[in-house]
Amino acid sequence: MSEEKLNKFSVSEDCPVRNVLDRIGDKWSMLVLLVLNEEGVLRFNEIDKYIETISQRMLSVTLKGLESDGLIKRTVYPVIPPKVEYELTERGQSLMPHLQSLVSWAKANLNDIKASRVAFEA
Amino acid sequence: MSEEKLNKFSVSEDCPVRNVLDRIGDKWSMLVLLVLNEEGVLRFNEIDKYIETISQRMLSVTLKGLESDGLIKRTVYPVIPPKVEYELTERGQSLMPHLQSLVSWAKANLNDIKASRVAFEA
DNA sequence: CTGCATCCCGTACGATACTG
DNA sequence: CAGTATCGTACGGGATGCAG
Repeated sequence: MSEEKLNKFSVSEDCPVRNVLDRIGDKWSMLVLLVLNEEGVLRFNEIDKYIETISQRMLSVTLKGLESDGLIKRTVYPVIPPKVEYELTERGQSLMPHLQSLVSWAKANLNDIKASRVAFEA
Repeated sequence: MSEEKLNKFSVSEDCPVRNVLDRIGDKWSMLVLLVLNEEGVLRFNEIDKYIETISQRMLSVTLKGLESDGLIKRTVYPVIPPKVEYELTERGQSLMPHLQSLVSWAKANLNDIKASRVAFEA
């Protein structure tokens, strides 16, 4: 185990993996990205309907986080009643293939993983 | 927005995405997987050294979680002092390419994302 | 309609000490 | 060496109410 390798993985504050995963690894971000990727442009309430179990508060917080990372774009139309649309940015779109690949793996392995969890309890 | 599409993303208890992401999306699991993928077989204390900032407790908890999902294998040697080795299972290995692809994206976009965050504050 | 403010809770996480 | 036990804390996240 060389010093070089040690440093490669030693986790400091700036670990790139953690920096990204801390964003998309939270409870809702990835789902919002997947929905927007599928549907293109959506309003606040539309996203809310797609992700049934999310609260308004968490949707708001999640959207703000994704916007601050430049993964989604927020467009406000100055009309009454207010209308706000969300869509993926180019950066957000460039992330999607990698997420999709993870989703495929998840779907393919979900049953086996569940079985393992049950077996592990015993 | 058809009913069909709604159901496709409506998040229930069994969402495959969430089921996987809840495991590898926590604070340490992905890092442990990456280290084991790089080094092959490691003992408890070796992993601890690689991931400098993790506590013994969290490493223990994380390893148990990954083992219960069948992503890593734990081998105990009945010797004194005790010796326990950890390594990726086949399932764990099959996940790694997807994680690696995410890591590459993270490294490539880290600086831009950080810049976006700063700009967003203003 | 969009989304912020407030209150509250469970749990993820960390520090320390201890054991086979 | 490889953990477990215990205790505290911080933060994610839900419910509700209010505002522009």
